[in-house]
Amino acid sequence: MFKCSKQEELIAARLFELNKQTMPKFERCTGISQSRLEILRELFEAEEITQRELQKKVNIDHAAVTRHLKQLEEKGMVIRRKNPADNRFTYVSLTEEGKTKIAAYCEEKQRFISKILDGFSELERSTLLNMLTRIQENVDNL
Amino acid sequence: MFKCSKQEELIAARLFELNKQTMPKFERCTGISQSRLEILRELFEAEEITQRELQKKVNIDHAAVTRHLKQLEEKGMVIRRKNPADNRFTYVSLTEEGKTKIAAYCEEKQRFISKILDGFSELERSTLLNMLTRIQENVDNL
DNA sequence: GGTCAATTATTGATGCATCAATTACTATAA
DNA sequence: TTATAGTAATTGATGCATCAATAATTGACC
Repeated sequence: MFKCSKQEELIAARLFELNKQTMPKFERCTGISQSRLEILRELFEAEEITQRELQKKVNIDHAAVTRHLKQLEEKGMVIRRKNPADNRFTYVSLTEEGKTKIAAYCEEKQRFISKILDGFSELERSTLLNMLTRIQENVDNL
Repeated sequence: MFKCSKQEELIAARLFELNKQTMPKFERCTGISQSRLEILRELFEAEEITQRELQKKVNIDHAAVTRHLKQLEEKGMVIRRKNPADNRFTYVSLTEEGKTKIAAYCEEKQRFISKILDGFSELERSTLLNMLTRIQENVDNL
C-alpha cells in the first residue's frame, strides 16, 4: 500500500504541535496575534493599500480582514477611506499612532523569534528555511 | 529598527504559513481534523483510558476534549462509561465501528504526509526532525 | 460525621477563522 | 440605457479552540 515511515509521521506531528504551542505563547509575549501583526506589517510597508490587496498579501479570509480592520480602526491604529474613483475599493493606512505601536510589536516579535531559534547557526537556519520552503511547495501542489 | 535577522523571520513566517495552509487541506484530504484524529489514535493505542489521561496525551483543552467525545459518541465511534470505583472519572473506548474507521483515517493521513514530505531523503528527514525538536525545546523553555 | 480542599467533567462566554449570502458599486454589451 | 456580469466589502452562520465558572465526587483532617 502506501506505507509511510514512522519518521515522517513524527515530523508532521512536531510541525503541528509546534504551532499549537507557539501561537498562544506568541500572543502572550508580544501582546498581539500573529495574523493581526502580519496585517499591520503589510500596512507599514505598503503605506496605503486596498483591503483586497492586503487580503491577498496576508492570505486571510476577506471576512477576517474586515473584522481585524474594524477593530484596529476602533483602536485608532488604522484609517480607512473609500477610493473616490471606484467606491468598491477601500484604502487602508496606518495612523501615526499605529506606526509607532507597530514598531514596538515588531521588536517584541523579533525577540520572540530569536528565542525560538536559539542555538541555530547561520548554516542550520539556511538549511531549515530551505526545507520548509520545499515542504511548502509540496503543500501548494496538492 | 528591525534588528533580528531577516532569515529568522522568514523561518517563523514559513512555519506559521505552512500550518495555516496545511491544516485545512489535511481536513479535506482525510475527512477529519488533525485534533480529532489524534484523539482517536490515542484511544486506539490505549484501548480504554480516562478523559483526563486522554486530555493530557493530546494536549487539548478539557472542554474541547469533552466536546469532541460527545460528537464522536453521537456518531457511534466511541463509548463512555463512569469509573464505578470513582465516579469523577470517565472511561472512553472505541467501538468496533470506530476501530475500523480510524484505520482508514490513518491511511489517509499517511498518504497525505508522504506527499507533504515528498523528495526528502532519509538523512534530510532526520535532520529536519532534529531541528524541529530543538525548536520545540526552545518553545518549552519560554 | 462534617467541613474543606482537590480532581474530573461539563457548560458558558469569548475570540478567531472559514464559507455562504448579501449589499453596493462598476463596467460591458445588447 | 438598461440588463447583466463581475468585484469589493460586509454580515451571518458555523466550527473549533481557549479560559472561567460550576457541578459532582472523593479524600483528608478536625
